[in-house]
Amino acid sequence: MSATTCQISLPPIKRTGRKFDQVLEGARKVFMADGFEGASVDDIARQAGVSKATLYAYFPDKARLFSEVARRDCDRIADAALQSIDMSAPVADVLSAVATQILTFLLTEPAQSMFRICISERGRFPEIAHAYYEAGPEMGRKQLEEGFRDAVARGELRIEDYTLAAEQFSDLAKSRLWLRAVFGVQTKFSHQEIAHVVDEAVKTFLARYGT
Amino acid sequence: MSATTCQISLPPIKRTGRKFDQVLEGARKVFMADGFEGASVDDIARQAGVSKATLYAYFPDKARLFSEVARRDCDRIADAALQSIDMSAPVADVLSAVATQILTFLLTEPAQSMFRICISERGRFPEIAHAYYEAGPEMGRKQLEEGFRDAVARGELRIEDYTLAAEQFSDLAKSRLWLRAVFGVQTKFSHQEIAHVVDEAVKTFLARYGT
DNA sequence: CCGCAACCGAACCGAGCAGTTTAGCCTTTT
DNA sequence: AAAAGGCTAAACTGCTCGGTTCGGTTGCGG
Repeated sequence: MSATTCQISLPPIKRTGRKFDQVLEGARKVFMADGFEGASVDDIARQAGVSKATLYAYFPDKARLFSEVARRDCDRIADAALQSIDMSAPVADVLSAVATQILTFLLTEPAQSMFRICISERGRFPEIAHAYYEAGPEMGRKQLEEGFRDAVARGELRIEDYTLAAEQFSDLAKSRLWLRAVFGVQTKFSHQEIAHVVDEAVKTFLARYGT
Repeated sequence: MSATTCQISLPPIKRTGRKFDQVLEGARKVFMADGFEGASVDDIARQAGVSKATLYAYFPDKARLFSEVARRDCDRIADAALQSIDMSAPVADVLSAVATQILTFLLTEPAQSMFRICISERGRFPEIAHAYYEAGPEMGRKQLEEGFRDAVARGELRIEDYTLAAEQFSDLAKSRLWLRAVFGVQTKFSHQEIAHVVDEAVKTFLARYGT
């Protein structure tokens, strides 16, 4: 099922022919690695194993190709985030699992690339940053809130401002490591590091919102 | 006093002549607005009110000019962050003040621009992202830690992992608003919003680390 | 076997841009 | 007054890159 969150651009007019997916996949690789300006159409064609003429048979211009790639990635993220959280297990355990999932994903190369692209290309393509924000952080926040409501209903948490609580939780989960990844200060993250950050995040969160 | 943290590049060889600062200032504006690739040297010269020949009399090439601009900005930030925190007032008040200061600064246009530049140009100039991280987040973290140690010594806080506590504090302070600013989802922030986030950040932090 | 459509690759066009050069202007120094 | 040095405007070089065109090839359906 495809999330309906991503309204970036109209479809690229023509998708008949075998090489369509090749083009998109090649473009994705090159765009993620080099950004919009940095990626040359010749590079993309080469990477996709396709001639430039073929590429331009599918997409009217570089910008539309880029938008399509970004749109697909946003949808992919939205779909991935769509399985909701069940708060049936002990709260601390669930929170740990969720925090680990969030942090691990955010440290992933694709997630980092997508973030860089959004920031770098915000001037040229504001819709992409917006769509990514909706599909990623905002979607995640909503799910967290929902889980929190269940837990509060069961008397396991005590929350007034659900939205901010959710944001605080994911910010705590990202603590230290995400910023270091984004700045390129650190690129490898051990399980110990991740586990430690997650553990402390849950402790702090529960100190405030636990019962 | 100039902070010694920023080791990006050697000085630009020649700074005789009146127009030197003009060039740097013009370059700063254009680079911050358009990024490295996006900024054309002609634009910079025009913005600086200077001929291209003059510009190239000072700087050997565009990259060196860019590095110099970034270096200065990093130094500026490092200097600004240099006044330390006195934890003499009631902890909650001090934390509120510090959080407000951090958040307000991070939502500032220059801070946002500098962040965008670091991320966008990480591929070409990794040293800049690194220097900014050192001058900004890392510097701030150290100061926070120091303040925390005082407070712990006076029995007003209870902390095991100072580093992570500091990171958690600044992450809590950024909650929600910073991410929205970075993605361009929101550009104006009311005092109420800021105050609310700060307030909740301090509450959560003290729930965990307060005595 | 014919025809058609997708595809190739390589040449090509035009625009934009980093960096250079030239010819000359203005102000300060000697 | 002449020399020298900082500056300017504008033309120019060389390159990259987005996008187009074209002649030729592959492969598939009838």
